[in-house]
Parts: sequence; C-alpha cells; structure tokens
Amino acid sequence: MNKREFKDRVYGELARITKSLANPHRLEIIELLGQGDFSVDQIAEQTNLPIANASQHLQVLKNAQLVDISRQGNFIYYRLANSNVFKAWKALRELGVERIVTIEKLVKDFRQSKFKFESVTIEGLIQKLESGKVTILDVRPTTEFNKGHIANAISIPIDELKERMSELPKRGEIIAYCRGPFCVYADEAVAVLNKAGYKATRLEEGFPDWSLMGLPIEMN
Amino acid sequence: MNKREFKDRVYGELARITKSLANPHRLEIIELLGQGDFSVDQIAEQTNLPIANASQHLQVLKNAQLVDISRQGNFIYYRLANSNVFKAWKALRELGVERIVTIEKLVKDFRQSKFKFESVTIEGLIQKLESGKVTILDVRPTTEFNKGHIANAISIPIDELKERMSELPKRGEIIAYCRGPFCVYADEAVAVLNKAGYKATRLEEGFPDWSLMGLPIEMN
DNA sequence: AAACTATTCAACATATTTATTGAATAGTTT
DNA sequence: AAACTATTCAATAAATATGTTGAATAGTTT
Repeated sequence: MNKREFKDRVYGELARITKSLANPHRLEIIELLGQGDFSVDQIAEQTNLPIANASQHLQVLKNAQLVDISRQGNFIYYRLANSNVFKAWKALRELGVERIVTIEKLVKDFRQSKFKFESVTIEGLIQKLESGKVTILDVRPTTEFNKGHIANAISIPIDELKERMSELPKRGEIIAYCRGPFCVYADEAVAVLNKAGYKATRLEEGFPDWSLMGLPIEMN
Repeated sequence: MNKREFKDRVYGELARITKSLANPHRLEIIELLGQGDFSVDQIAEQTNLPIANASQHLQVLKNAQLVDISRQGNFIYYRLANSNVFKAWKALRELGVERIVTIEKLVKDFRQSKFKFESVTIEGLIQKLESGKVTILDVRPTTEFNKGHIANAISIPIDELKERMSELPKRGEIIAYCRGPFCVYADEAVAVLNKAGYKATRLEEGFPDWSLMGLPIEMN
C-alpha cells in the first residue's frame, strides 16, 4: 500500500462515519440519545418520523458503529456507543451555531417571538451556584431525569409544571434546563414560571453537556 | 413557526454543514488547511485531485462558510474560517480512530509494515520536555514551518533530511512531527534517523493539534 | 490593450441518499 | 404452538452528490 492509497482509505473511512451523521434526522436522534437509551418507537415519536424511516436511520448509525442496541421485552433500545459520539455532535453543533448565522438567528428569533428572556450558560450557572440561592429545575420527562440529571435538580416534567409549581421555592432564582440548546421545554418552563411571578432563566445547554464536563450528576 | 418547524430548520442547517464535511477529499483539505493557507493549485497537488475537482470541493466548503479566501497576485488562497472548523474535524477524527477499528488498524499496519516503531502523544512529549534532553524536529515543508510551528522546533523538510542530518544533536532523543496523525513525513523521518543511529520517535498528532491546546508556538 | 494564468463554471453521466409503502422477520407473550 | 408486536427489510421513485471534460471568467502582468 502506498502513501496515496493509505490516505484514500483513512479519509474514506472518516468520510463514511461523517456521512452517517450528515442528515437532519440522524443528528436529532444523536441529540436525543444523549439523554439515555430509547426504543425505536420512542425515537420515532420524539422525532416525528414514521417508524420504518426511523429504523432505517438507526441502521445507518449502527453500521457506522455510533450506536449500540440491547433488547428488553419486545423493545429494542438504542444508545450512543460512547461519549466520543456526543463529543463529535457537540463540536458540529458549536461549529454550526458559531459559523452559520442562520442557526443563531433561528434560535434567537424563535425564543424571542414566543418567550422573550435571557439564558445562562453552564459557566454562568456554576458562578450562580457558588454565590447565591439557585434552584435547578429539570423539566424533561421523568424517565430521562431518572437516567441521569444535574446534582440536586428538582424534577417537574414540563407537562406537569403548571399544577406542581408550588413545589418550587418562591425566593431565589430558578434555572430550568432540558435536553440541549435546541430543546424548547426549558423555554416553555421559563415562560410559565415568569408569568407566575418566579424569577426563572433557562440553561443554554442540556444535561449531556453538563455531564460531559465532568460536573456533578445523580441518577436514580 | 411551531416547535417541529423550528427543529427541522435547525437540524437541517446543521446537517448541511455536516454534509459539507462528509467527503474524503474535503476532510483531507480541511486537515491540510489546518497547517495554514494554500492556493487551489497547491491544494490540488497535495491531495492528488484535478484542479477543477479541487476547486469544486473548495466551493462546497466556502458555501458552508467553513473556509475563507484571499487573493495574492494570480493566486487565491484558502484558509479555515476559524478554529472551530479544525475542532470539529478533530472530534470526527478522534471518533473515527476510536470507533472504527478499520482506521486504527490501517494506521498501525501501514506504519508497522514500512517502519516499525512507537509514537508519542502530545501529553507524552510534554513530560519528556520537562524531564530530559529532547530535540523537536519539524519535517514539513519550510513554508508550513514558517506559518507556525512548535516552539523551539528545528526545521528540516523531509526531502532534505538525509543531507542535513548532521545538524541534529547525536545525544538525546529526537521527536519528529508533521501535519497530523495521518501524515507520513514524520514516519519517514524516524525511519531515516533510526537507521543512522539516532534515537527518534514520531509525535502522534500534528502542529494544529498542539496549537489548539494553547501550547507554545512560534512563527516566522 | 493584449496575452496570460489561476480559478471557476456548465453540462453531462453515474452513483449515492432519502422517503414511502407494504411485506417479512424475530422474538415475546399467551 | 399460535397470536402478537416491535422492528427490519425490500423495492421503488425522486432528489442529491460526485467526477470529468472543456469552455468561460476575472484578475494580473507585460
């Protein structure tokens, strides 16, 4: 094998793995799987895809060895093969948000049109935690909270927030978070809370980002 | 715009940028541009592509806003738009090397069949630098060395190494580096040096990786 | 202004990717 | 063993990506 042949094969393999990521639905699936494992059913529902279609995209990811599966009862659960997969997605996401003005604008416009408020980054949250009264609120579905969440976070799924709001302390600031920067649950939560007189802000990133940084997490 | 529409557009844009990376030639171009700026001519030559073909791939990268251009005389020089581009490539590269057994095997086999020696990572090099007599050798073409190199490195392009070997100290260890983990110049250098009685090892990563870590660099 | 040069464009053929549909499969539960 | 269920497969049509060729362009140098 000569030099050129070697390079062609290496870059060919790397392009193959990159191609397996290069599809909107598959990126959304990767982001979802950052929360933990999901059945094909659940993935199809969360991403608004026909089941056969979701299954095909999952095959692509499986062939690229980016996801693993395990069976439980009738269901097959998919999960990210390891943290490098999420790291690559995160790098692409950050590249996109920083490079493509359209994306930043989309996110900003969408949030401001419906809600109208600021957000705080993980770094900002850490500072707030050191110096003030902060309640961390996880508004993802309970199953995802149970698979892993920010240490000391309170779980109130977005669907139940209106009824259960009283469980939250009235004084101090509430930081709501969900799956990631493109997840809207936290935005909705902040809107509801602010309207009810709480001081609430959304966390820019999601649980997987927090976890990847080696910050304290809990499971149960 | 509803939630689904918002997501479709965001993930659509992110997939667009990912697709622009998802091609073997374009990945190779990104890696090359990690060394600095190059003309279409030079890029085509380095990647063994017909010029028109290289130009087309560069258009794709430019449309995705991953590269910028500037004109100097008759030539148009392309460069990475910013460090996030290299970061994304690095994340994909590491995902590939770790996930796809084929790649690791390819690299290992190729090196061992032609050469037969160990390599050291950036972390390892830092340790060696603290505790011993180490000469860092940059075997890339002089133009690339001048655009930026590891602090205190000596420049001897691979083509000139055999004649200029005497410029290197006989005692202590020599660490040779080049463009990146898939660049073969450093392998060739180590082979030549070891044969001539030097104690030489290759650096696993390349100059851009070193630079990205914020480690000391020089230009001139 | 003419000649030159590096780069880009346009047009085509081929290969790959994607969504959709309905049928097949593999495993589980009854 | 039969019925059931979640998932996968297969086949098709449409859309997109890629390499190749030769011509066009935009800028520079003479």
